[in-house]
Amino acid sequence: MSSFASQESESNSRTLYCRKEKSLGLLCSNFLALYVQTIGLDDAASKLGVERRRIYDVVNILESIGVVARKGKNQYLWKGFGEIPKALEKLKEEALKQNFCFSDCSKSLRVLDENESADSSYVKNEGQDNLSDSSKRTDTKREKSLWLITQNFVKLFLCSDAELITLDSAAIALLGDVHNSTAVRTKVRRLYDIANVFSSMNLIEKTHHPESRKPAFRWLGWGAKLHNGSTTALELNESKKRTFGTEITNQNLKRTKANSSIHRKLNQKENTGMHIKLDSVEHDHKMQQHSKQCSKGFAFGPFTPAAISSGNRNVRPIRDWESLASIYKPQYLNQALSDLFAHYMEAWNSWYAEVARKEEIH
DNA sequence: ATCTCCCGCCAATTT
DNA sequence: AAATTGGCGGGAGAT
Repeated sequence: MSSFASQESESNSRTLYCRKEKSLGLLCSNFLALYVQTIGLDDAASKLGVERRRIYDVVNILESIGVVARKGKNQYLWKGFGEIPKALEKLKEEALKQNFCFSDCSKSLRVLDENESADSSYVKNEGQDNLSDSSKRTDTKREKSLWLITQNFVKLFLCSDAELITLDSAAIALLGDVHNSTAVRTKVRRLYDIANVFSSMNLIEKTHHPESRKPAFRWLGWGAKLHNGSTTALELNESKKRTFGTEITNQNLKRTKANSSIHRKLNQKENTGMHIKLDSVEHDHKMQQHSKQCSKGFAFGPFTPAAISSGNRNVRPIRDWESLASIYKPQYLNQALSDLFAHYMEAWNSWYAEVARKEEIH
């Protein structure tokens, strides 16, 4: 990438470069590209106040969608949401190449199996398949489960005709064996994990089956534009529980039954130094009510930016977070929300806008 | 009771 | 051996 030939041979080599390449701006860009996007696992863990283990979960899922990439021990690279479309395309191709089918999932959890040749081939890797030389040390990853499950989960949506998928059906589909309750249960746990991060990115949305009361997910995809292609809204969804961005620094707040959500919030407020209005608790309340109203679709809740408050029915929440973060300064309806938004933004920023700092000696 | 899914033990992999 | 990674499933909160 960088050739410092000129350094060695003093200044007699200036015929090689043009002024433009010396631009500080360019230097800066490269510098940033080189370091700014580095995500340190420990750093992220401490900043977010979670166990390191959890970071692995998030990162693995994001990696399967191309949003981040493993850079090396303890560090990942932030590739950006822009990678998603490409990743999805690739996944779709793969899915089609394999006959990745999936037929609905109403009540009759059919997995479309009919002993076709390649069906459960990707579920379990087959150790000694080293035909000739195939893949040497490339990425014959050790059955990256979460990573694999995530991709397969996406493939289900991409190749399914059914627009609503149940985690149970997905689990069964991704599993070869349908009658292993424990296996399915574990798989479902993982799918819940994945579904949660996907939901936070609005890649999918949770709903319910028409009659089946059963919870199911709908694929939203990436890149939905609003009227006349202007990207706007960024809804800070998640009404009630587990609101993304609200629990930053939830250090040592183990799951205990003696913790009401209120206490949790107060607690957080204390050991984060960030201000979460006390009345945000009340907002949660309102949000819940509001959510109830919004029949099935997405519940914007009071977070709906003024810009689209009068939006029409099928306006999909947009998520161009990156640009929104720096360009769009939503004008929320009240102070409290603005504060929360700020908090949210900071939380998000700490995720990738972390400049290379104290780093492992090498 | 059923649905969610957090937590962290500890095995597999890397360093 | 020590440090990283990350399966896995118990069981605590939500509904």
